[in-house]
Amino acid sequence: MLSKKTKYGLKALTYIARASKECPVQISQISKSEHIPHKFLESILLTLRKSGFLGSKKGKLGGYYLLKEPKDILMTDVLRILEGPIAMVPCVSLNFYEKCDDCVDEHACSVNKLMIQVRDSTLNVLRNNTLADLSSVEANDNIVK
Amino acid sequence: MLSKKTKYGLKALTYIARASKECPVQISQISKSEHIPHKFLESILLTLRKSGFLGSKKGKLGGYYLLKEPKDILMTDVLRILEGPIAMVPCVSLNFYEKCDDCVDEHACSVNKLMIQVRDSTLNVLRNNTLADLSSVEANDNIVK
DNA sequence: GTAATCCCTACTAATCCGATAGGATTAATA
DNA sequence: TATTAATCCTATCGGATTAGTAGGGATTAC
Repeated sequence: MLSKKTKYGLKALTYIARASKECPVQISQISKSEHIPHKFLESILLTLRKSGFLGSKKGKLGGYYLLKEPKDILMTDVLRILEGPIAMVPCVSLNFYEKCDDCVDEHACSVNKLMIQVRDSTLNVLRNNTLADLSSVEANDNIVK
Repeated sequence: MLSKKTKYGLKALTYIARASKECPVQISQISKSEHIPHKFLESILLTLRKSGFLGSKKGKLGGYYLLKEPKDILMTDVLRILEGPIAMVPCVSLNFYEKCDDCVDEHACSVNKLMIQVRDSTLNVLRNNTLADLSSVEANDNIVK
């Protein structure tokens, strides 16, 4: 399950990407428009800033803005920051690897075998989606039947 | 993240599939071999039985056995019972659909758009894996480099 | 009858998640 | 300079979920 944190974070990034580049976007603006609790969103944008996706401007007329072009913001990177590992089990995670305590031989494990496939197919999708893809409006039409 | 319940459940099913078909497999046998807490495994096998994957025999020399051929046990079905929805957000779930409370228009939602793709690629993997694939020993070799 | 096994319900400790509180800091502007 | 509006930061909290345990009941081979 995707956490609300990640979901809100993605929505916020999309919102910022769509907004004019002239002035920074405020938390309260996103919060109202996307129906995200203000304080919660605040903490999410803080992590996104600390991990280098967003820049911020303090004080009156302050807000957040993208530090990179939307097309250069990969979903793999965003998801790893907000949600953590993409793999469903630590023993197949590329960035957050951990050995199972119950497994003797990882390569003989049936769960491992299956979850490697799931991981790879998920990675394939996430690597081929950037913030630009998320924030483009028309691209959704070929999915809706 | 895959829950331990699901992980243990998959391992147990694999174990049973690999075991001889003559006599039922006991909880304690699986528990020892796979390093799964006995009582926890008991509750997992109970759900697998109640959902029609396993049959059981009570009393001495009792245990669990598969009700179908391994090749007819799809990972999609097992995962949905043990883990719940395969989709990462309820609003793109086929079997556990729920509307988001924060989304006004689902089809305009960037998260929705992305998660449909993730769901489909995951489903594609899970639909193409049966218990027979998990329990075959040699098939892993082409993955390990 | 006894031992081994599954069946069932309830409980618990720990962790995580979603959200909030409250103030500190910074900057525009009147 | 005072005011206002924004981000920054740390701490906290209740509820839900997870992982696992307890304890006894029912069933069956021997």
